[in-house]
Amino acid sequence: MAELDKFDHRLLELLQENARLTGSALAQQVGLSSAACLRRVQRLRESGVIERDIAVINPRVFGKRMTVVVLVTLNNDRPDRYNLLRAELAKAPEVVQCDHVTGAHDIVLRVKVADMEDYSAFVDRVLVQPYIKRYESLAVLGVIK
Amino acid sequence: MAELDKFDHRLLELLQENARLTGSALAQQVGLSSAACLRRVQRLRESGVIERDIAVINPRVFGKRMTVVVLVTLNNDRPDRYNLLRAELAKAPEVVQCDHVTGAHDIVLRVKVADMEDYSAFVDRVLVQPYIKRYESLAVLGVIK
DNA sequence: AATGAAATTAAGTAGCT
DNA sequence: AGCTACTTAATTTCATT
Repeated sequence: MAELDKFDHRLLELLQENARLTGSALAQQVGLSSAACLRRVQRLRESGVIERDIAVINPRVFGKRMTVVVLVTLNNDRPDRYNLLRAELAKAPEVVQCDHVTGAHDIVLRVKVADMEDYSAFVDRVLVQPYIKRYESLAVLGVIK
Repeated sequence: MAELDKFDHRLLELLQENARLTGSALAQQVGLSSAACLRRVQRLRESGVIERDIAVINPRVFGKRMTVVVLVTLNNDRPDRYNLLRAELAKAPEVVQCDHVTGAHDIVLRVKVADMEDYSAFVDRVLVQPYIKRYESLAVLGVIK
């Protein structure tokens, strides 16, 4: 990954907020020509600095109105199952984020579901298994950021 | 928010993965003309179904190589401070996600920093305050999803 | 090696059936 | 909705630093 100068950093800052800014809009804000900006952005994409561009969809649209953070504790006597579980969690559509963490818990999930019934079905299908010792569900009351 | 048919749902699915798909690329995959797709996407943006488009930047670029999930417990004797804290957390650049949750903890943060020193500075600046009773830091060892 | 200006190509928008 | 014409943006070319 090549070195990034202040122009690249500014472009990334702007596109991180709004990926639909046009070349001339970028040009105004970074002080280069439209062509120069777009050339840089193209390089940033090709080199993987910009990993991808995504549309942020209002979560209610898919009826996923409920978010739950789940703290998962594993049975440390079955380390062989870890990769299998990883794959299962990554595959589950309800799981929008999944981190392996240090501390008393092993995995933190962010789960989006329609309602409690939906969440309950997710728990039964994915979380209730011998390799998972314990899980703690924290329902998200409000997204602060 | 108007009703969405299966075409809209398909468009949203596609754009959620890759917001740079062109009209004709969308047309191929949903089975409508390019113009029809783009008209629909335009409506989806205007109506707020698509909230915004963002570039996903490789986190190493800004030197933020470390992710920490923080479980925050508040002092319930100072409810007046809650809105102030919300604002502080939303403003802190290290905080990339912040949820108000049910259960033993009150807030779950997702924090991105360069290193432990950086994290320590964040803790001192933002988390060490009378209104926060306790916080538990879970360092992210690996992102599964 | 990278820029800006200009020309080319492609994409998005609007009007009409 | 589709088709077509129009408009705007992105890409490439090229001369310049």
